[in-house]
Amino acid sequence: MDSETAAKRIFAAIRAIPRGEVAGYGEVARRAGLPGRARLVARLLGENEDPKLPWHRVLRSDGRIAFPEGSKGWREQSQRLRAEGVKVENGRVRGQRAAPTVDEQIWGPAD
DNA sequence: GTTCTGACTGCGA
DNA sequence: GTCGCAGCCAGAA
Repeated sequence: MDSETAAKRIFAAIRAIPRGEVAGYGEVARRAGLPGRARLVARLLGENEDPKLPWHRVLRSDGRIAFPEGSKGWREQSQRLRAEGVKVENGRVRGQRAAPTVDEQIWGPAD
């Protein structure tokens, strides 16, 4: 598929993340039909300007924010997550995880 | 064409 | 829990 379509799918997958929940880069990429393109997701988020896009719900596989602590994006993401009811401690997300085990739980059993 | 860099991931110590 | 290393893909120089 074209990179444009890939980006479109990725954005759709991110928008599909329910409020108060989080997902990992790898998860988003996989759900978008682009397994192994976690880095592409990160890149797109960096270029993205859509305020409607819940990019702050995208975390690393560790369940932590991808930014270094103290960064502007780091603060913004952690603050937004807390505003949605997600507990964030020192850059780590509590209560939820970006593990693939919850994929059907947040995405649904079927497409 | 090659080389670097990166909001990544998984595994082992 | 943390740290280091190798593998990985995509875009920019």
